[in-house]
Amino acid sequence: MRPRDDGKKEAIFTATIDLLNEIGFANISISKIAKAAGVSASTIYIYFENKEDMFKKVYLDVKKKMGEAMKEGLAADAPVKKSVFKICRNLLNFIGQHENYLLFLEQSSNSPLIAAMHDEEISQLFRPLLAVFEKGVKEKILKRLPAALLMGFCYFPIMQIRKEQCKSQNSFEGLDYEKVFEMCWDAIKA
Amino acid sequence: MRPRDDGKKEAIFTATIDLLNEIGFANISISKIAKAAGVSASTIYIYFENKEDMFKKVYLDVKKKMGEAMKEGLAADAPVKKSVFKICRNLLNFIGQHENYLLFLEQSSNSPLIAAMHDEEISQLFRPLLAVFEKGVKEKILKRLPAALLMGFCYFPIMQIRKEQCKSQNSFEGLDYEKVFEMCWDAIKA
Amino acid sequence: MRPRDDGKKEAIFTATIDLLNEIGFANISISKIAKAAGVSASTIYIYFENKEDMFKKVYLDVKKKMGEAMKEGLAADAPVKKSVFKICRNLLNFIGQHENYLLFLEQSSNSPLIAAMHDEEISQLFRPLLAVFEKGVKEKILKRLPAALLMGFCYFPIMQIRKEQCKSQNSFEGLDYEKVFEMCWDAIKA
Amino acid sequence: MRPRDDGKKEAIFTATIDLLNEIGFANISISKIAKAAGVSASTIYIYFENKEDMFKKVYLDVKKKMGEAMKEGLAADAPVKKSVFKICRNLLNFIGQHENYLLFLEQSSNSPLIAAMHDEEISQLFRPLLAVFEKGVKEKILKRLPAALLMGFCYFPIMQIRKEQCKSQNSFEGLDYEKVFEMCWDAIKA
DNA sequence: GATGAATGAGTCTTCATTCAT
DNA sequence: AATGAATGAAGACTCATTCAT
Repeated sequence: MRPRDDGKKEAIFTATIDLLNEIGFANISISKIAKAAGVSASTIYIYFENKEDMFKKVYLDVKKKMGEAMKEGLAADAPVKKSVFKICRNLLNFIGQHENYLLFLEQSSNSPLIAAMHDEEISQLFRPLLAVFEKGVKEKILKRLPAALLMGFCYFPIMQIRKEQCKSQNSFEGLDYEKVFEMCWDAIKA
Repeated sequence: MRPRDDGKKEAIFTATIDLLNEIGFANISISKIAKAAGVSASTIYIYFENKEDMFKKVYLDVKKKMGEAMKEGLAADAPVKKSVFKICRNLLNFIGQHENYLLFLEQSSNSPLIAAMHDEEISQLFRPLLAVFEKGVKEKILKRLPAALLMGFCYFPIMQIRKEQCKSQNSFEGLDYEKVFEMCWDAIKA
Repeated sequence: MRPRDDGKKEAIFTATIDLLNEIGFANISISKIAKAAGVSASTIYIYFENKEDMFKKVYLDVKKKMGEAMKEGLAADAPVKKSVFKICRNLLNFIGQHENYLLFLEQSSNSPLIAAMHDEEISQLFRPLLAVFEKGVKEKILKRLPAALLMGFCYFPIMQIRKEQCKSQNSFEGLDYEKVFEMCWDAIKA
Repeated sequence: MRPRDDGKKEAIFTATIDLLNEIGFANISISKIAKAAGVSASTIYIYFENKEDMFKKVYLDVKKKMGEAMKEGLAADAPVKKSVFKICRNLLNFIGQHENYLLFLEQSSNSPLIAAMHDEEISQLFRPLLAVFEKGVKEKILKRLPAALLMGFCYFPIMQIRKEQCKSQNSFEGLDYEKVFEMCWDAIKA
C-alpha cells in the first residue's frame, strides 16, 4: 500500500478547473478529467465518492482559497473605506493570478448541484469580510442595507468585469481597476 | 405537406429553459428536453441542427426578449437619470416575470459554447441602451468610463442580487429594489 | 394528381448506385439517397415498397441492362470462339461505360439480401449467353463442364481485373484486354 | 488491474464474420456483434477505436490467415506448375475450412472502407506468392503479363466458383476442382 | 494506492417509415 | 404525385462506476 499521493488530488483539482474552462459543464466527464490529470479514472474514485462529490470538493477548495485571499491584510481597526478597497484589491489580485478560477466559479455557482450546497465552513470564512461592511453600516459610513448586499456590490461587478475582459481580450482595454473600486465604494457609501 | 407546428418550437424553448434551471447543464440532455416538451427527441432535429445549435438559438431568443424589454418606454429626450432608472426597473420587471430566464442566462453566458458566439444581432439590440449611458458621459452626468462598463454596473448587481433571492428565498427579504437602483446610480454618476 | 414522373425513378436509381460506390452499404440510407436524387425521402416510398424492395429493383435494373449489353451482336450461327470474344468485349464495354455499376454489382451480389433473391427474369436473360457455351461444349470446342462454370471463367476475371483497375488507378496500367480475353479462352477451350 | 481477456477479441472477430455472412453490411451493427460475441457493446471499444477500425482489423486478420495458408508447403525450387497448383489447392482448402471467410472477404473488399486501406503488411504477405508467377514468366512457362494478373486468374475464379456453391447448394454439384485448377493453368500458361 | 478491464445505462443523432396536406 | 413534419426504434459511441489484480 502506497501512501496517498496528494499530488494526484491536486492534479485532479487543476484538471477539473481547466477542463471546465475549456469545454464546460455540458461536456466534461470523469474520464476526460482523468486523462487531463494523468491518472486513471478509477483513481478519482479513491479520492472522491463520485462525480458530484468531486465537483463539490473542488468548488469548496477554490472558494476557501478565494475567501482566504480576500481577507489578507485586513486590520480590524482600519477605517472601513480602506478595508473595503483592500478587499476589492485582494479579490482582483486573486482572480488575476488564477484566471481559470473565474469561469469555474461562475459555472459552478450557477449549477443547481452547487447551489443546493450550503456549506457552513464557507459562510464562516466570509464572515470577517461581512463584518467590515457591518461595521461601516454601524458607523453610518455605508448605506443602511444588509452587509451581504453591500459586499455583493463590490464582489459582483469586479468578477463580472474581469470575466468580460477574459472572454474578449480587447474589452475594457487598459481599464484602471482603481476606478472600478471607487464605483463600488460610491455605490455603497452612505 | 404538414405545416410546421410553431407551438412545438416554443415548447422546446420553454422546456430547455425550465430544465436547465432544475438540473443544470451537466445533467440536461436532448431526450429529457424532448420528454419535457412533449415531443419526440427526433423532432428537435427538425427545428435545430444539433444540441449546440439549439442552445444557441434558445439563448439568442431569451437575450432578444430581454433586450426588447429593457428598452421599453425609453425616450431619447428624457433626462439620463430617469432613463437609467427606467432601464433598471425594466430589467427587474423582466426577470421578475421570467424567473427561469435568470439562471438560464447565467449558466449559458458562462458556458464556453455560448461565450464563443458573438452575435451581431444581439449587439445591435443593446446599442440603444448603451446610447443612454454615452449620452450621460457626454453630458458629464456620468463618470468618464466606457458605456459598457457603466451599464454593467447596473446590469450585473441587479441580476446577481435577484439571483441570490431566487436561490435562497429568505435572503434580502423585503428588499426595496429602488434602493438598489440608487446604488447603481451612485456607482456610475459623476 | 400528377402523372408518375419517371425521371424521378431514374434519379433514385442513379443516386443509389453512385452513393453505394462512395459510402458503401454500411453507410447508405434512404434519406441520403433522397437528398442525392433531389427528391423527398417520402417520394421514394411512392415508387418502392421499402428499402429492401428498392435495392432489389435497382439491382434487377442493372443486371438487366448488363445482360442486354452482353448479348448485343451475337449471331446464333457465328463460330463459338467469335461469340465468346464478343461477349467478353461487350462486358468490358458495358462496365467501361458504367464504371459505377461495377462496385455496385459486387457489393449487391454479395449482400445476403440480394443473394436470397432468385429472379427468373434474370435467369432468362442470361440463357442466350449460356447457350453459346453449351454449343461450344457440344461441338467439343470447349471443355466438358457446366456452361455456367465456363461463362464464369470469362465473367469473373474480367469483372475483377476491371475492378482492380478502378480501385487503384495505376494497377495494370496499359493492360491490353484482348490478352485477357485470350486467357479466358485458353481457360475454357478444350 | 485485470489483464486483457484475449478470448474476447477472438469472440468479437468470429461474431463479426459470422454476422456479416448472415445479415450483411447493411444490417450489421456494433450492438448485434456484441450480443453475438457475448460481450457488452462498450467492451468492443476497449479493443477497437471504432466500428471502422474494428472492421479493418478483422479484415487484416482474415487476410493474414489466408495469405499464410496459401503459402504453405511452397518450395522455391519446385517447378512452377506444381507450385501454382499447390497455391490453388491451398486456397480451396482454406476457404473450405472457413466458409464464412468467403463472403466476409468479398463483402469487405468491395466496401469503400476497406478499399481505401492499403496495408503494406498484407502486400508483403502475398509477395512470395507473386514470386512464383514471376518465376514462371521468367522461365517462359507463363504468359508475359504482370504477375498480379496471372495470380488473379487463379484466385478470382476459385473464390467466385466456391462462392457460387455456397450460395446455392446445388450449383456445380460434384464439381471436380482439379479441373478448375487446370482451367486456371491453361489460362496463364504460355 | 492505483489502474486497465468491463459494463449497463445513457449520450447525441440518424433511420425507415407514416401522416397530413 | 409529392413532400415536409413527425416519431419510435436503432445507430455509434461515451459515461459513471465497479471489479480484479
